[in-house]
Amino acid sequence: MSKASTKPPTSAQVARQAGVSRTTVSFVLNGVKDQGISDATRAKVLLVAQEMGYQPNAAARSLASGNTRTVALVIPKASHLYVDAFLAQLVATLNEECHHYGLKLLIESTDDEGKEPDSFVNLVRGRSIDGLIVANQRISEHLHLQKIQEAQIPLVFFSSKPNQPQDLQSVGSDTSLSALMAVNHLIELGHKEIAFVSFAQPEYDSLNEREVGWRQALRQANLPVNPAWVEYADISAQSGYEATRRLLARQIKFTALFAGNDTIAFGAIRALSEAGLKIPQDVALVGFDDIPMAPFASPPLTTMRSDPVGLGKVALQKLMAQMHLKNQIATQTINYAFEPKLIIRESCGYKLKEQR
Amino acid sequence: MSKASTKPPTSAQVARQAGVSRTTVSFVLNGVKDQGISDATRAKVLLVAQEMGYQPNAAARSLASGNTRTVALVIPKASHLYVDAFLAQLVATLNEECHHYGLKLLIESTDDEGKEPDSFVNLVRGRSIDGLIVANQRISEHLHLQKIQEAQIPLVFFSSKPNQPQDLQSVGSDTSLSALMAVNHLIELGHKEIAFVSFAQPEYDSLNEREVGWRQALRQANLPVNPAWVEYADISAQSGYEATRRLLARQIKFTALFAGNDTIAFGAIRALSEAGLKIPQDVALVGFDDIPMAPFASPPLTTMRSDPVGLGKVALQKLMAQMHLKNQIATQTINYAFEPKLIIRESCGYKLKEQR
DNA sequence: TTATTGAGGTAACACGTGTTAGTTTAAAAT
DNA sequence: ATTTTAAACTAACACGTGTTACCTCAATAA
Repeated sequence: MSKASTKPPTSAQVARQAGVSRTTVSFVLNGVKDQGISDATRAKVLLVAQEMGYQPNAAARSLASGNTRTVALVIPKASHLYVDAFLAQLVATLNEECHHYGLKLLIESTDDEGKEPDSFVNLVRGRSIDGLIVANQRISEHLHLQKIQEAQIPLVFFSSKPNQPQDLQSVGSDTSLSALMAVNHLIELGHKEIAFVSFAQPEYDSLNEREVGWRQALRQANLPVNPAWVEYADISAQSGYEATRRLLARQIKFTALFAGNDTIAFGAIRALSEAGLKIPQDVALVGFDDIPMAPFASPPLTTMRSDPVGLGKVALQKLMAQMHLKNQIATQTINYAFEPKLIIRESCGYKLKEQR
Repeated sequence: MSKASTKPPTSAQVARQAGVSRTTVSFVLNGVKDQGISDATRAKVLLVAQEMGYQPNAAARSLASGNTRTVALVIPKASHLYVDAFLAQLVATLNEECHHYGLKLLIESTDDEGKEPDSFVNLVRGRSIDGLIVANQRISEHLHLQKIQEAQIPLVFFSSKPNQPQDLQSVGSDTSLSALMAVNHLIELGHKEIAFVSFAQPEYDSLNEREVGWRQALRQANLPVNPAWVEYADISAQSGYEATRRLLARQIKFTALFAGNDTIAFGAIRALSEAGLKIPQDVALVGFDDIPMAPFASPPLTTMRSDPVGLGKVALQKLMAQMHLKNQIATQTINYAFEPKLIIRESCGYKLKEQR
């Protein structure tokens, strides 16, 4: 109570207080076995540590042990966090999961103002992190990934192609298949002119797969693929609105619209409404991701469910397997089999049709 | 090229390569002045460090210097990140700002499954962080905050009351005033029965202020305050939907609704629509926060703009002032004067009235 | 009595950087 | 010729923990 700045206790102080050596404290706290520590001593040390509010100095521990118990998630842009609900869900899940395993999570963005795109490489170099998860990579960043892989740094990246469970390098479900299913649903409802608004510029990797799926669906149904039916937005609802307006400005007929994700769909809804078009009567709409807000669109959005929670969990499991952590849990059961699933609400017009 | 796992270079290796001492390397890289280092040597060291891809070991640096260049943001629950766009914007802003100043950001939640509510205190004890920013605190957590303040740890928390610029402990604008302005707008449009759906249970601190503002506005206009006009939701749009349904189930007349935030408003819109009520003709609606999605509600949402970006930046500035960092920038100009502003769109009915 | 075992202690080094104290060398100023 | 100064150097400690090697002491087993 005398000093103003009370420095936290060290393991040496805990040792003295408990009447044991610092070595013993270290063994007890790290659960090292086969060192012949009696239950009484173990209990005593734990008790004293608790009483003193001892918390090992993270830096010292990291320096001595060589690992940081910290993981980074690399995303393209921090601001995507509040326009892309899928990403927000992923971040929240990873944050929760990391905490659950005693890991810390850093979020690194590659495209923020004044940042070099390889800034996350410095985290690796500076031994700030033990591994990283890369989401929504752009094609231009593949080089960096390759460098990291070559440096033997634990790495998991999101892929838009289906992965084998034993593949520790990537996670993902079959995006193009999902997109195909979404568009097929529209085709089954009788639509023949189906437009597509992508959620990002073509430089992003995983979007191509959605466009591919859209194209495949039309091809398989022997429907024409009109290049004028495609527009590119830029993540936000606002950009989805603008992209849809560009689409409408072309005066090309389409009776259905496949939105690259749900956020874009919200923008599209407004653009269509302003143009006096009714959803789904004049234009049927299907989104992608099933974000929490999707049921609250007007009309409620039919959308392909994606699984940020499941993907995030598996990504971390795979990363931990590469990190061969000590307190690792059940890495042998890494398996991800997400069934793409269409959530039918009202924007596609299916329920309208059913009622008749 | 021989070894598989190439360890990153140390400052000693850089020193050897540059033909100088390790001390000199340290001085150059940390920009220590008055040590008499010639420009030539300085340039040489920087060049060699760059060539070797040298990045100081974060743990060693932290251990030696005593600071971590890491900051934590404490939020109630990780999952709020994808239902509360205000929070998402705050996180994104802080993340970006932290990177800009060479800081790392950890996100700590207090209410996730199986977590002790004081887990963030351990970060402080373990010297994992240099300071923390607390958002959306609950009343029950004030004790922890007090402990931290007493321990002289740099701390900034979000307050719902207006703050003086020189107050380094908290940031915030006048929430109750903002709420009052929002409700006043409805009163000016002629509404006398105005319901309120809060965005969270009363245990949260900053929400009371919104309720207070709502009540004040009604009082000032000599309008009755019916307790049956209040419902409590739980952050998500879904909970806003359910709360609004509970409100409607009471069969008590109200012609306008003030939603505790925009996400809740999305839920309310659906509940009202399902009840056959038109917005704004039957029920006028005003939200809070002006999230990016607000313009894409149906109808577009009239809402009080809040300022997560500004708040986040100021919070970090105040925190950095407390941390007295070396490469600190312009701490003397910390000043936050955010004008509460009503963004009038269509859900309040103002534009409808104007047209007539 | 003598080996063995369990339970612990002591001492020491390693991890990589910040930082201080004292020293050296060459060039410049007096 | 001597002093001063700039620009380095070396040596050393500190930071707190993980980890290993070796020693001690009592109790037990052979």
